[in-house]
Amino acid sequence: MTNQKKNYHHGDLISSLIKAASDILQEEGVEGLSMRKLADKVGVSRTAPYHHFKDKNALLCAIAEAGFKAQEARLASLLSSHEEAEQRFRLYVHQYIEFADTQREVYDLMYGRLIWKTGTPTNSLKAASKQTFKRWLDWVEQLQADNVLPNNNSALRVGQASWASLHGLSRLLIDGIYLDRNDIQAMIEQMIQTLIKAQPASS
Amino acid sequence: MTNQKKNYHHGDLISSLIKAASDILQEEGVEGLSMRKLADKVGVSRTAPYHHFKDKNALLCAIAEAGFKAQEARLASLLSSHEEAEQRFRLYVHQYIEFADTQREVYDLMYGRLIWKTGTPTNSLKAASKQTFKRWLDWVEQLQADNVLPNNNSALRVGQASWASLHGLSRLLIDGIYLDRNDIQAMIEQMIQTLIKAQPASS
DNA sequence: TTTTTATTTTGACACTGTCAAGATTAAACG
DNA sequence: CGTTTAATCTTGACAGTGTCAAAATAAAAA
Repeated sequence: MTNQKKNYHHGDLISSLIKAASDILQEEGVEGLSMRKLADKVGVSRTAPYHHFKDKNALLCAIAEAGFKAQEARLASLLSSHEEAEQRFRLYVHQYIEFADTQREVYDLMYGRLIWKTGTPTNSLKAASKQTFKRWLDWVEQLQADNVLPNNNSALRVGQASWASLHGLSRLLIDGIYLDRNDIQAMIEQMIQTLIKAQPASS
Repeated sequence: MTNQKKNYHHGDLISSLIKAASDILQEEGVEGLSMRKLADKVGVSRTAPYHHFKDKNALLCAIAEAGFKAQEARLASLLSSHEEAEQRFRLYVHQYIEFADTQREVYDLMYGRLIWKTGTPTNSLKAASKQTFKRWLDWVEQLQADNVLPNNNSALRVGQASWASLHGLSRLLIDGIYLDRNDIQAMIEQMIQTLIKAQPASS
């Protein structure tokens, strides 16, 4: 019950809810995001949100979906830059981890257990995630052609495996297992080395 | 309130709790594990467990700790086998994913947000995880010497990055993002290819 | 102006973690 | 053996959660 006009009809609750939820998410994490607290913050009664979102799961799915859109947009923006192929990939890796790091709670929703296992991903969310992944695969194909990523397997497999690696690093960050900033940067570099095809000469 | 003798003193609640909790965990996931349900299952009142575990977090930490011990034992067992270095590493990767897959809920506790970020890892848990990681690093050093893992960086960096990759794959499995069994096996193979130093000839 | 529809609210229920105070039993001591 | 002490367990209570059903309110359509 903050500073909201007290019209019985709120206007556009639906987007106000997503915005407020995103705020709480960033500040307190999913644990701090309850439907009641959210409703209160928007200045509406406990159950009002349920007329716009089937349940909490649906709300979270909507936020996650927006995350996929954002991630995809970031990739598109990078792909339209005039960088060399390998350099572009390096930038992407850093960008991916940075996204996961700064938007940790959103990232957690996007790829986390809460929605995908405990909850039920919306059809709309599934579609968004699928598309984002497809965009990634398309690029992987290019990267293979440009000899940046290995050709020893299909774009699908290479894309899956390398994405899994990025995901693993992201999770360590998000879940608070690795907190040392310097370590993370160095880990990213090492991972890039492993992922790209041309390894520097050794022994 | 199942089939338990109704002694006022339970005998060894502490281990009964861990066992029962592990069972619930495997069958219903963390979401299905409540302190009250647990107490009921063991045949004891709601708050009895609180005299043996400070809170739910402490209970979960104990389970996670046992998981690290198990994981470490598995590694030790593998290291005492008479396999060639590279083959041993391949086996380990498969074993790692299999562990995560069959003990998903325990794995999730071991490396998941619930304890490490939302909750507070016990000192004892921190020690166990640290030791398990150290054992891994020691082996990585060997693997580098045996030319299985790359020498382009310290054992710590190589160990961190490759472990992060395994972790990423595990999470995709656990969180239910990738459900296709066949894909997973192929992804593992691809990841191994990427991780080990000697890549098969290509192009 | 009346009817229909879209929104929002209040009440209620079952469930959660956990604290404080009391009850019960086993172990230690004389 | 009896009594004190310590360990263990229970009941009561509180604040918080997601969400359903029914009633209230306001806007849009007729």
